[in-house]
Amino acid sequence: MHQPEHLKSAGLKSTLPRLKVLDLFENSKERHLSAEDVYKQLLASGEDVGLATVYRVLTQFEQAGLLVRHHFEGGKSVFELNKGDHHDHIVCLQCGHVEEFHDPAIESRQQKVATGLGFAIRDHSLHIYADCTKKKCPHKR
Amino acid sequence: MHQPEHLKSAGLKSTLPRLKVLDLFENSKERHLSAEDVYKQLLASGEDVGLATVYRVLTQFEQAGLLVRHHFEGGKSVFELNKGDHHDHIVCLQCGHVEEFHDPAIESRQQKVATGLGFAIRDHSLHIYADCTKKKCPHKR
DNA sequence: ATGCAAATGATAATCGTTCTTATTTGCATT
DNA sequence: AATGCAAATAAGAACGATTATCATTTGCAT
Ligand SMILES: [Mn+2]
Ligand SMILES: [Mn+2]
Ligand SMILES: [Zn+2]
Ligand SMILES: [Zn+2]
Repeated sequence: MHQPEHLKSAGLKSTLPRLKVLDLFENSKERHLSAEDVYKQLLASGEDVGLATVYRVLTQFEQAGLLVRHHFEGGKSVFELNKGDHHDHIVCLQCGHVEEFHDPAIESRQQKVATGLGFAIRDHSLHIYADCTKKKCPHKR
Repeated sequence: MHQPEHLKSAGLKSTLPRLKVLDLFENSKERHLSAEDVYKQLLASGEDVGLATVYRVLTQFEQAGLLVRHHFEGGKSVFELNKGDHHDHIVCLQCGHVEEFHDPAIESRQQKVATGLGFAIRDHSLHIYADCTKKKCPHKR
């Protein structure tokens, strides 16, 4: 299991549900998880946390900077560990797999555009929805 | 009021609620409207349509290509008339005003990135959330 | 004017998420 | 190690946006 210090240093007291959730993100196969994903995976591995707690903990982790929240299509929020970097996402329409990318040219053009319109960027989201061109979509879920 | 032909040519039978909704989009001050916006504006102008009908009609118009749907932060869908072009959005965090822009450099970089990763783009969304830099945010709601 | 498939509107149901509250837990202090 | 208490949890109710149900109405071809 995870070390309590990780949470303490984030200003959160080290509780069992929080450690379990953090652990899941560190060890999960998928980087991007919804509240429901987290809840079900914890149940599946025998750990039982309340769904409300999962929602609360995810929001707290987001505020503490441990997780980043994304709003892909489909309505539900998905979270991932905050690696400190910024990246955008390309979502495979066949299997839902999420690929990450970072393009400095895109980022700097955004700055140009926003500045030109008299805005100071606070945040942005770029989501590309696409089909995998490989013969068989390699990202089976 | 609007001409029934606009709907007929879109493969939709010309009904009163549909004409009212289409009319609202053609004449509304705001380009980007949520279902609730449409419902309330219709009620306010004396026209009474059921909320369920508004939702149904918006989805039908989207499928018919008359409207485009966007998912900004805040959960609810917003719609705008399909001008045939593609553009991205910058949302003012103070007042919620939505500004549109199109940057060919950004668009072509997206293609490059997606192709490089083995994807064929079907759709994308780029939302910039920003503060207006003018002394007083000019977009009062 | 008639008939009927299609559309509407009132309401119930659903989904993701947040709120409420009684109970439990982490942890600092004895 | 036992105590006390603020903070966190779990269960379920409540919520807001959206969709489904279904009896009634309407567009429109005959
Ligand atoms: Mn990511
Ligand atoms: Mn627009
Ligand atoms: Zn980016
Ligand atoms: Zn674009």
